[in-house]
Amino acid sequence: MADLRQKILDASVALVEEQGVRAVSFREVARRAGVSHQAPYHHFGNYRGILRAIAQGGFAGLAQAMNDAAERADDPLEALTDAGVAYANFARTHAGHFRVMFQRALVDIRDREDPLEEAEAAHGTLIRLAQGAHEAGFGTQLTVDALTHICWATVHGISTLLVEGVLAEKTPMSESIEAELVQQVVRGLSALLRKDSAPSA
Amino acid sequence: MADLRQKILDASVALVEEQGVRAVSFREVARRAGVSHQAPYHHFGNYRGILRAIAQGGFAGLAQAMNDAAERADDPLEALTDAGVAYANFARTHAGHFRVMFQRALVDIRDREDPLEEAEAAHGTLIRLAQGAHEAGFGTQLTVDALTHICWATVHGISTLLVEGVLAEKTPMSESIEAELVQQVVRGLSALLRKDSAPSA
DNA sequence: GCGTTCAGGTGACATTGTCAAGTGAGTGCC
DNA sequence: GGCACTCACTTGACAATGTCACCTGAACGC
Repeated sequence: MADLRQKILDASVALVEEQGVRAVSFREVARRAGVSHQAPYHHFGNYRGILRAIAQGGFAGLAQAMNDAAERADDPLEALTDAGVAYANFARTHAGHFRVMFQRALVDIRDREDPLEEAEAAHGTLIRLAQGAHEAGFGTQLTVDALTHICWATVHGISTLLVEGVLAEKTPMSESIEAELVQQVVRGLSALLRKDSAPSA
Repeated sequence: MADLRQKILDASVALVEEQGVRAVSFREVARRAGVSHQAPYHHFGNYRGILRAIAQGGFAGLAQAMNDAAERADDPLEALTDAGVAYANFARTHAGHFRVMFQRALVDIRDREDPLEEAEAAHGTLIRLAQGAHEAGFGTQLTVDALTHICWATVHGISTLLVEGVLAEKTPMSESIEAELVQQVVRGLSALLRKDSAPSA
C-alpha cells in the first residue's frame, strides 16, 4: 500500500483534532492505520517527523487558501482582509494542522538542513499583502511593520482562540457562529484601517 | 517540607519554558525536586493536575497584571491599551504558564465541579475594560462585541506569536525588541481606535 | 493509647518512543 | 536464471512514563 504514509498522516491529524497533540502516539497511529508499531517510523524517521509532516501540509494549505482569497479581491486592503479571513477559516477547519503548525517545541521550522519552505511561503504572502495595502495608503499612521504585525496578530489571535475553544467557554459556538465571528473581527480591523487611509485612497 | 508543592510547580513551569509542555514528565519533575516519583502525585492527583495548577497560577497573575496596569491609566482607552500591553508582557515573561493556559486539551477550565475561577476573573477584566472604552466613545463604528474580540485577538495573537518564537524565525529577537514589538502592536491598534472615536471623546 | 489524617516512599503494571535485526517482494544487472 | 540491493514493512527488545496498590512515619484529637 503506497498510501500508507497519507493514511498515517490522516490518522494523526484526526487524533490531534480530537484529543490534542499529546494524544498522538506513534503506536496509536499505527494501530489506527492497521499496521505494526514500526511502520510509521519507516516513513517519518521519528515521532517529530510526523508532526513536521503535518505542519508542512498545513502551511501549504494555509498559503494556498490565502493566495486564492487575495487573488479574487480587487482592492489591496480587500485582498489583505480576505486573506485574513481565509487564514482564520483555514485554522478553524484544519484545527489538527493548526495546533501543530505554531508550536516550535514540536516543529522546528528553521531546521538548518531542511527548513519548511511552505511556512516561508505562507509568511511571504502575508507580508506581501500587508505591504500592498500600506503602499495603497491604508493604515497611514502606522509603519509597514506595525501594520503587518497588527494584522497577523489579530488574525492569528482569533484563530487560536477559536481553535483552542477559548471563546466557546463563554458562549456556545457553532460552525456558523464561528464563521461570523471571524468576519466580525477581521472586517472590523479592516474598517479601522480603511478609516485611517490617505486621502488619495 | 511544606513547600514541595511549590517546588514541583516551579520545576514544571521551568520545564515547559525550556522544552515545551511535552517535556513535563511526572517523574522528571519529581527528580528535579529531589523526591520520589510519587510525591507529585500526592499533591496534584494526576498529570493534568500539575498543568491545571500551572494554568491557575497563570490566570491569577494575568488578571492581576491587567488590573494593575488598567488602574494606573486615566482614560478608558488608555486603560484598555495598558492592560493589553500587560497581557502580552505577562505572556512573554511567563511563557511556561502561558503555553499551558490556553490549550484546552491540557486544561479544562470549565470542569463542572471545579471551574478555574482565576480564568473567569481575567476574562471579566478584559470585557470590563473593552466595555468601558466603547462606552467612552472609542471604536464607535464597531459593536462592543467586535471591539472586545478584536482587542483580545490582537493581544492574544502577538502574545502567542512571541511566546512560540514564530516572529523570531524571521528576525532575531531580544528581550527589548520583543517589548518594543508589543508596544508597536497594541498602541498601534489603540491609535486606530482613537481615530475612530465619537466627537465627544 | 489509639485511630486518623498528612506527606511521602516502594514496587509493579501496561504503554510509549526508539534501536536492532529480520522478512519478503520487487528491481536492475550480468 | 541468479544475485545483490532497495523498499516497505514486521518482530522483539529496551528504558522511560503515568498510574495503581500498598507501605511508612510523623502529627494530632480525644
